[in-house]
Amino acid sequence: MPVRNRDIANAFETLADLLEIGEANPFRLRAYRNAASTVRDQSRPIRDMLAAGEDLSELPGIGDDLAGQIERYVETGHLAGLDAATDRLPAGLTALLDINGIGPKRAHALYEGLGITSVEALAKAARDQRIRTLPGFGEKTEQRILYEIDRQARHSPARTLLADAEEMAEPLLDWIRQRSGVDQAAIAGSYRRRRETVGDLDVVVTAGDPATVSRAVTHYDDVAEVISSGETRTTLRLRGGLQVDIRVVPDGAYGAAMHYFTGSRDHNIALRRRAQARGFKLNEYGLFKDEQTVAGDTEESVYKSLSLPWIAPELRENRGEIEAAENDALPGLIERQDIRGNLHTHTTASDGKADLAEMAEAAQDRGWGYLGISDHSRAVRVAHGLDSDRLARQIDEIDALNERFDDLVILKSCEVDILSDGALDLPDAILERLDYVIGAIHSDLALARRAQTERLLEAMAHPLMRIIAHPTGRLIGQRGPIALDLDRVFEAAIDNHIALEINAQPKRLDLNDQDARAARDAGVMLVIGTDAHSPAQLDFMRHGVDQARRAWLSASDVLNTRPVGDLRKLLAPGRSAGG
DNA sequence: GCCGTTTTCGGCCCGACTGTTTTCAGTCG
Repeated sequence: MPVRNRDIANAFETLADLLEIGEANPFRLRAYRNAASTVRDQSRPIRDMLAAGEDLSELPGIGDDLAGQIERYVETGHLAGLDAATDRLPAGLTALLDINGIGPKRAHALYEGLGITSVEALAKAARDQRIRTLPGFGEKTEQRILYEIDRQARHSPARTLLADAEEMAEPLLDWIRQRSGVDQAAIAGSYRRRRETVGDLDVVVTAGDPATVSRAVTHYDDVAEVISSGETRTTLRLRGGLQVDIRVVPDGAYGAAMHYFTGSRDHNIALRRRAQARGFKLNEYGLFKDEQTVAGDTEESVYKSLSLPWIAPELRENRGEIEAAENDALPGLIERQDIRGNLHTHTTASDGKADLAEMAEAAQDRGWGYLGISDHSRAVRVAHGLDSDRLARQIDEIDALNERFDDLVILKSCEVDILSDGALDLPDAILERLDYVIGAIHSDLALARRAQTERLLEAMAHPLMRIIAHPTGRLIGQRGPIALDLDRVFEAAIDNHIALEINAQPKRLDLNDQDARAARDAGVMLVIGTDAHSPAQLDFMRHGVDQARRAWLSASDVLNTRPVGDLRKLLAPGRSAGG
């Protein structure tokens, strides 16, 4: 098994954890963690970069030493430092760090004092009341450990889909805004950065009397548990299991607090360093110079004082946005109102919940100029996929329906299955009657990388192919991506004038942010498709736009921001390469 | 172990809450 980027990142993170338990130089392990984060963030496999002769020490946070370590790891499958560390401390100790309330110091004490090397041994020691015998540990800590182990066993620590988190977050936010004494309230964190999943909710509140408001929020009726509650910070767990951190700051600190709690952590660290280099101190209360407040009431004021333009939350991942801001090279990000239509939807003809007319009216209600109907083809039997005859009838129905609309064009398409050998599931004779063809893989997801890539490239070579839907097939938290050589897929997309989809279903968001960004950088056109199976799902478009923004895309990078006339030209069959 | 708008050496982000303490360490975000 070739070494993947996440193998490298995981190895460095485990090494950092072990060194921290072993009380090594904290700055050295931070360097390992930074390197892990850099490796994890690379859109291309490190092994390919090495094969191409690239110098890893040019990556941020990776110097000559770590570059050498990574190279040897890719060659041998062993990280020498990790082997040495596990000789001194059992690797299982790192599992203790996953328990809330246990950090490196306590893990070390539990190991040294009681020989504990696993969560099971920890639970037994707690039940036997041995933990309270250790210095620095008391009865409450012992009980908390048992509670956290039990909670961890019952609830998977999985992150919550952004769309699911919204259903809990928005009512909570409305409720907080109605509390007396509350001035402003907003949700920050990965929710505001529009990550596809969130670990918890970070709510920023401003109030003249923070302490009163901070205590008041514990009375929200969806609260399952008050984890902590102080003068300015309250941590809750909602009944759905989602953790919520509520920070209450004085009015003038709103911008600084929003910036601080929006993160990401890496973006904040980079910005605080920038502040420090200019003689400032940056925290959640503001930007300070010698105790004097320089900025903080708005985010813009914070960035401006650091000689930067405001950076959109979706970009704040320390993936080059600060350098881009410095060089006045931030992208003009796509907005929801740039979207002029939707090219991937289903009707009752296959597995949708509404018929053609209902979907068309819903599209018109949303102000779109065009709607592409793309039901499944026959291979997807569970979805009642269309054969040639049924698709031919739908084409006639769409022609008739188009007479009824002045401001909306209904486009004829089909989400055609890409069979195992790369052939399409319907004959050319019927596909030629469509406005455009969408290809998608729904079967044989486990093919090896080379075979899967060849299969997709074969389908992309079909002259009628225009869009590849949900290219990697992943389902967030459920199923990983199919194995593909994306660089070759990008090349084929450019050569054959094919757009790659950002599927806007909250569970898919496929391509993901980093792959979509790499696609655009390679010159590929993207398209945001809702894959809607009902009128309500047309509103998933906003999730697709959010993901596109995280991918640094502008409106011009996205096919369905074009007016219908331009779109038809781009989708026209028989477009030749370079045309 | 990395890195440079003060530095090739000497720094490395910063504050809140809890529990076990008698003044603060550990953890978390």
